[in-house]
Amino acid sequence: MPSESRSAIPEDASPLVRRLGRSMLLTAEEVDYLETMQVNQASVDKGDAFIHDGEVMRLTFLVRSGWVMRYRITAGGRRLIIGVSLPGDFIGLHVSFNTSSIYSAAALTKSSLALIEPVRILEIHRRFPVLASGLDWMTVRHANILAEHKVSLGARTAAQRILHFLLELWTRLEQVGQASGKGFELQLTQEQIGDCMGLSTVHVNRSIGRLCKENLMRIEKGFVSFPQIRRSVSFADFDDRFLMDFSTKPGMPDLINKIASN
Amino acid sequence: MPSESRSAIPEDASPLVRRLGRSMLLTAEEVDYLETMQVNQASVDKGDAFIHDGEVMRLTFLVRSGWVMRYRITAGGRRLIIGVSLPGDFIGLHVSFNTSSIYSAAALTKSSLALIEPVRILEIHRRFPVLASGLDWMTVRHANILAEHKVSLGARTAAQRILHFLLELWTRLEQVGQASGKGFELQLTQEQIGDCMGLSTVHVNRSIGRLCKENLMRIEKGFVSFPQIRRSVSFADFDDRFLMDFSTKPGMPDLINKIASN
DNA sequence: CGTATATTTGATATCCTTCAAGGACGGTGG
DNA sequence: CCACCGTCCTTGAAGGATATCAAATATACG
Repeated sequence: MPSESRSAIPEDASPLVRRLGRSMLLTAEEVDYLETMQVNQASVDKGDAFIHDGEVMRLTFLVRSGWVMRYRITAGGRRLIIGVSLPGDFIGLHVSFNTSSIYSAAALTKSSLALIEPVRILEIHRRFPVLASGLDWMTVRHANILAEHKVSLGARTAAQRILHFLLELWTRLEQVGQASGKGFELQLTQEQIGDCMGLSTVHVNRSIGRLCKENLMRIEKGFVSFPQIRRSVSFADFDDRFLMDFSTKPGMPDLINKIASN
Repeated sequence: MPSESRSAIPEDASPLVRRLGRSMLLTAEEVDYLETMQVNQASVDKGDAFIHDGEVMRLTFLVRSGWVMRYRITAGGRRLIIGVSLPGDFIGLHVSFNTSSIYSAAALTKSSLALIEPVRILEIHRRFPVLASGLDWMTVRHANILAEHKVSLGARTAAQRILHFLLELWTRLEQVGQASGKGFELQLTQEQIGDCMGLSTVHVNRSIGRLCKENLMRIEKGFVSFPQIRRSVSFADFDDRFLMDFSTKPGMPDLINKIASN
C-alpha cells in the first residue's frame, strides 16, 4: 500500500486541507497556500446571519468550524434552507464577480469562518492546477447535493427525506473527521430540518418518531445514530455516490460501508 | 455605448459561444477554440437516453440543439427530472474523472450534442483563463438553478412551481436566442413537468388549467406565453437573479423586463 | 428557578395523489 | 381519405400524506 507516499497532512490541518488531502496528493507548497489563504478569520455567533439576500458578495467564505445554513425567504414568508455548510465547505466559491447574493447565510452553531479574497481562488487556478481541480470538484459536489435534495423533495416520503438527509450529514461530517462510526451530534432543530426538507415541524417530529420506533435511527440528547445501518440506507434509498470525493484513483470503497465499520 | 467594441460574434455561432459572448469579451482565438472543441458531434433521437445512471462518464456533453433531461429513477420506481439542459448547456462539465454517473440523460426532442474530451476543459483552464471563468460560472449557475428548484419544491404551491419553471425556461431560452418576448415552444409533456416539479400529472394539468383561467399564462399548440408578465412574475415569486449571466460589468438590466419588452 | 426555546401530541383542513376513464390530437397504413 | 392506434390531455371521485392550528410537555439557558 503506497498510501504513505502522499505528502503528510499535519495533525492540525484545516478541514479544507483534510478534505482535499483525502483524495489527492498535496505538495507542501499547496498545503501551505491553502492554510495561508485562511488566515483572515471571523467568528459568528449561533443564529447570526453573515450573508444577506440581495447584498453584494465581496468575499468567499470557508467554514472552518461549526455548522452554517444557506437559506431563502420566499415572498410568502416561508424559509427554505438551501443547504447546510459544514467545516471544509466553501460558500460563494466562484463569486469572483460583484454579483448580489441570491441567498442568506447564518450560523447554526458558533462558527469560525475564513474570509477569502476572490482573487485567491483565481490565483489557485493559475498556480495550482491540481488544487483548482479539487475546488472545481467541490462546486460539482455542491451541485450534486442540491440535485439529491431535489430528488428527495420531489420523490421521497417525509420519513425517507429526513433519514436520507441525516445519512448525508453523517457521511459529510465523517469526511472531515467530525463524526465516527457511532453517529454524530446533530446541530439542527426539527424546525430547521423541516425547512431544509420542505416539511412542517410537526410532520418532521412525527416522522422522526416513526423512524425511531422502527429502529431506523436513534437520537439521544442530540446524538444521532443508526442501529441498523443497512436497513436505514435501504429505507432512505441512500446512495452515497453523490458525496464521493474527487479521486483520480478508481476503487474508492463505499463511504457508508467504510464509516459504519469504524 | 461601447458595446460594439466587443469582438464580433459570428451569426452562425454555437449557442455556447453566443451564451459566453453575451457577457464577456471573447478573442477570435477563444471563439475558435470553443467552436473547434465542438466538432465531434452526435445526434440523439427524441426519447433516447445517452447517459445511464451508474455507467462511467468518459465525455463531457454540450447541447447544441434540442432539449435534454437529466433524471433519476428512485428505488420506489419514481422518475425525477433533475433538470432540463438547453442549447449551450454542458452536461458533466467537470467530470474529468472516471466517476460513474449519478443520473441518466435522455433527449426530450431530437437533439445534437457535442462530445467533448474532458481534457479540453482542463486545457481551457490552462490556456484561456477568461473562458475558464465563464465555464466555472456555468457550473455555479447550474447549482443556482438546482437551488431554485429546491426552493420551489420545498416552499411553493403547485401552480407557483409550474409557472416559476416555465418562466425559467423562457428566460434561459431567450439567453441563447431560442425564445422571443412573445413566448416559447414548450418541449415538455405535462407528465415531464410533473416529474420535474415533484407533482403528479393530474395535478399539473389542473394547476395549468387554473393558471390559464387566471390569465397568468397561456398555452396554444405547445406555445407558451405570459399575457400579463408582471402578474405572472409576482404570482410565481420569480426572481431572475439566479439565471444571471457571468458579468464583469455591473448594471446588467433585469432579464425578464428586457425580454418582455421585445 | 424562571423564561425562552424546542419537542410532542391531538384534531381538523387542505393539497395533492391515485385510480379510472373519456376525449383530443397526430401519425400511419390500408 | 378514412380508420386505427398511440400518446397526451382532461375530468371525476376517493383516499392519503402533509399542513395548520392549538396546547401541553420537556429541555436548555441565564
